Amino acid sequence: MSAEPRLDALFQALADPTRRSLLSQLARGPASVSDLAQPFDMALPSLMGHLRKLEDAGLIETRKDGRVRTCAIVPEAFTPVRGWLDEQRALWEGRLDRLDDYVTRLMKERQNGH
Amino acid sequence: MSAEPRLDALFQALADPTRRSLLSQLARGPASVSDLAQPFDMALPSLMGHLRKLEDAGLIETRKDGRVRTCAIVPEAFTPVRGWLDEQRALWEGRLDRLDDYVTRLMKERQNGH
DNA sequence: GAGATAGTTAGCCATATTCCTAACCAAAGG
DNA sequence: CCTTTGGTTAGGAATATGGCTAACTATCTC
Repeated sequence: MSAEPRLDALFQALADPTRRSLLSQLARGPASVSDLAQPFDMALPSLMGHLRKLEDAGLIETRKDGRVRTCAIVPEAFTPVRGWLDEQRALWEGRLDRLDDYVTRLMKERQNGH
Repeated sequence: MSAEPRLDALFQALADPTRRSLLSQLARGPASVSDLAQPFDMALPSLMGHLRKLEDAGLIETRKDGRVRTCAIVPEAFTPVRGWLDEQRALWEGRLDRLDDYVTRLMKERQNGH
């Protein structure tokens, strides 16, 4: 199964400042929808929409207790994002390593050529 | 200056599979627009649009030589993305550390209470 | 200079996204 | 049982996004 759809959802969830703020709040600990809404000048259904998008991406999970819905971050859900970034870093660093190897060999050949 | 607009642009640039594929190609080394376009079944202006978005976000830079535009990745441009992820990890790990401290103190108090 | 190649610009279309208000539902408190 | 509180659903508006085609421009090759 390709990771692409998951990465789509993850990066798309992170592509909005409101959702990143929500995640930062939840990184400090679980919170109710009302608690999360307080710092924002936004209608509740709009904020609920953002939470829904984070949940659909798997970055948070929510639980209803009575009339209160509590949200919590899912730390391991960030792993594919970090993984993709690490892959890119490995790719360009590998390119630098190959260049370094090449230059090192070239220098030795020049020394041996004398 | 807030990092938010930069993070918006960065995450939005990464939120599309075509653009992530382009970045993976460029992580292997610079490439011309034509080279980059080959793996995609997409009209050239559409692909150019994606490259423009990556450039606007600062993730790539491009240079025109004659009729060929060459693109190259900008590795350091990913730093704010990693930084934000590290911040979130520090937040929830800090919460775990505080919990751990709390539990450790609670255990000691119980021992001393006897 | 004509033809080919690489890329650019403009305009359009369909879909997605973000936000709103209004109305409603479920659960708690008095 | 009524009121309050916390959240949910529905529908709409404005904007953004991702793709297309057509036409064009700039550069290279012969």
